[in-house]
Amino acid sequence: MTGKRARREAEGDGESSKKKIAIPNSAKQSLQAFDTPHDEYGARDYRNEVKMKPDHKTRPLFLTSDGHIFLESFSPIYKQAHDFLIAIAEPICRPVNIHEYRLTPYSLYAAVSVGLQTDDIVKYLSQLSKTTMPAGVEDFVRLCTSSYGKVKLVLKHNKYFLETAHLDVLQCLLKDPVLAAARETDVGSAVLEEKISTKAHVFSTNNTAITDNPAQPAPTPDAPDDLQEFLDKEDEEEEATESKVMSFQIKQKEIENVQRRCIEIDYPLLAEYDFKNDTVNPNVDMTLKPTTVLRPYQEKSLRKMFGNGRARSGIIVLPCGAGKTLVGVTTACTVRKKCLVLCTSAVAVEQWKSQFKLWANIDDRLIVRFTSSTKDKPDQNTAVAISTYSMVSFTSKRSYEAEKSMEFINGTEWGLLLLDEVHTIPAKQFRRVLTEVRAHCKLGLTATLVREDDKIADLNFLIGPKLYEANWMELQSAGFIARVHCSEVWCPMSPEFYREYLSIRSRKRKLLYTMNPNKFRACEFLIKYHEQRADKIIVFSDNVFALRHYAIKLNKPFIDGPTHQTERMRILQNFKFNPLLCTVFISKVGDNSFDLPEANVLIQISSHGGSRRQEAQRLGRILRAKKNMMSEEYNAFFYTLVSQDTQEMYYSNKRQRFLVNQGYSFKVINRLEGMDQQDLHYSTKAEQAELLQKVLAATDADADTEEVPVEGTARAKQKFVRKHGESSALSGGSGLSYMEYNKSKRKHPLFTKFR
DNA sequence: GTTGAACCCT
DNA sequence: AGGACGGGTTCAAC
Repeated sequence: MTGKRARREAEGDGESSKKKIAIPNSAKQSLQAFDTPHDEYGARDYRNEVKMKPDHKTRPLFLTSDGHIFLESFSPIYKQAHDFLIAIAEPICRPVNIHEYRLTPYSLYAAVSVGLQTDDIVKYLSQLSKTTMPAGVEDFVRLCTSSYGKVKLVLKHNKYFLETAHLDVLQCLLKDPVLAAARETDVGSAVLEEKISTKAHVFSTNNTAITDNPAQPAPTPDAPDDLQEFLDKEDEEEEATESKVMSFQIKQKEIENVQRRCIEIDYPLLAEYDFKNDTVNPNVDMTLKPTTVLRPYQEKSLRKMFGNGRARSGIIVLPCGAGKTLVGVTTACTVRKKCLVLCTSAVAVEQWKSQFKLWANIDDRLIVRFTSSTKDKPDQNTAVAISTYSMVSFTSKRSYEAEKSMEFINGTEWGLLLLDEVHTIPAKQFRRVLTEVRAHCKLGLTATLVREDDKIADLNFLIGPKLYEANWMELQSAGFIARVHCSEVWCPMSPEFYREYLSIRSRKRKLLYTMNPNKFRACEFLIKYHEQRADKIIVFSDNVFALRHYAIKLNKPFIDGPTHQTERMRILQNFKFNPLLCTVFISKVGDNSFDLPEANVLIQISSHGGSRRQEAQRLGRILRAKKNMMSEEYNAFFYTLVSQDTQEMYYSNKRQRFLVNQGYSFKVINRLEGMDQQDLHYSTKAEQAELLQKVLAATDADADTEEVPVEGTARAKQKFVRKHGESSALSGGSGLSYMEYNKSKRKHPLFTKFR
């Protein structure tokens, strides 16, 4: 069932990306030409398309003529087959037994970028397949890959050039109207020719960080000969060649258009940085500490990036808590050129700095930070600059200091641009940083390569192909991330709340299903249950009204947007070290803005619509390695509380799709055992009625916005009224306003220790 | 277009 | 000097 859901999803994604990019027409035909009849249920019958090989049992793949690939995860050569597939195809759904992948122009682009050759892809696919090659697949691979890798984007003396060794390709590029328009026509920008020699590199670093250890298990004895060839293959070195390259300069402003256009005309740009031979930009003094050890999957992802001795631009996808930052730091220490790190928040900036100091030998003074509050002074020796997307893409008037910082960032020729949470780059303002900042190569890091809009495919030309994507379930069974039990707790709406829910239109409904007293009780019960087990619990609520109400009623601290930095730190420190404080409530701020201390239980009471990214990000909060990692037992718990028969059910389903595709399963809990025996809030009709009134009062205040005469914009009016409505509603009920709660907290026994 | 919330500036 | 506050702007969901 989950598979079907996942499939629908994947096909949807595929379609939207098809619209965005031009698939080679001929390739499109080759996949569609084979129009197999479907049965009456719409299922497709592949039986007549291909023949099973006699020794199919030893081969792990099914290929279909529409580019889908199914991999048996119990195959003895699963591991090698998986490594191969992850390089050439897009993982779509990876539940327990059969994993589904799909060949797309992008995935093949990525395959070529990491050094795979067309013939090898075809050969290995055919060897691994249980059946003869379906028609179309080979053509598709050939058509998609033949032209790839022929054009490079290079940065020379802080200017961008398109470079190719093929005269026909050059002519094709120059003839293209978009590229012609993007060409720099100033003096000295004629087509340049020069001789270069491409030397083979066996990749190695000056310390232990990344070494090529294929570590292939012993071949399976009964594997057919041709399969043996696949198993024996080593990462092949590129042969030394000497060739003539031609290049022409393009305008900085047009860089995004150029990259997009090149993908459209099937010459995706290869952005590789030959940092070892770059003598123009001096090396900077930073190396990994000898004590820094990478996990196997981190090494694997780095080998994709540095496989041919150069740094390739692209994206590495690792689950939260799996050590993305270390991958970034290692990259910087391998390239050893000036490095710019961009992240989403000021807190992340601090984290990156401390991680650089943790993993690498680097002088403190070589790292500078640019945020609204901290602006370190850069100088000639600056090796690493860390800033936020909003800082760099800020459009309004900048402060003097910020102006200076930006001059530095835009004027520097960066060796490496590290993009944390790279899925945010397609946003209109954020992507602008790519046309302003000049870097030899770009590495994007993220845990969740999804967006609810259709802009995720843009990353292919904005940054580069996806170089590596980890399998969450594999990391889980290897003990690198926690084993999470995911459940969806269905809370029936109380009749009174449901009546209002049905009668009220629009967004007021959201508050009703979030404030559903049965949901509150479920939440309270779960908190009590896990506190008894001495678990650490984080409760997420996007709705700030609900957040505050739940937290105050249950006498727990909460953090939301207006909570000030010092206050946040104090609460989090308490949560981390004070055994008496086991539960915190956190709003959307927790999604990006800080590294939450270790927790192993997560309860969601309201969330941001159907955001798959948010769901995954939140799950990530409890993935960080903890005790009992190697045990088969669950050591982390993820609950989503859903009010039954409301919109929430739909959203919840939608949100889970990303995680389901990663192999997670969600257990539906209809009834929490032992909840009736507990002494919980809102057990009486009277209390529930009071709560309902409070909710209605709050929404009324929202609804009455227009009637309140306030100077300024409509926006300002709403803001004012909303605050007023909330605080009065809160103080009316619990006797505590937000401010009063803060004050009283000083006397609270939980808060005495770490003040 | 709308909404809630976060970040940068003063 | 540094934090508090409001204004302006942006983002990500619908």
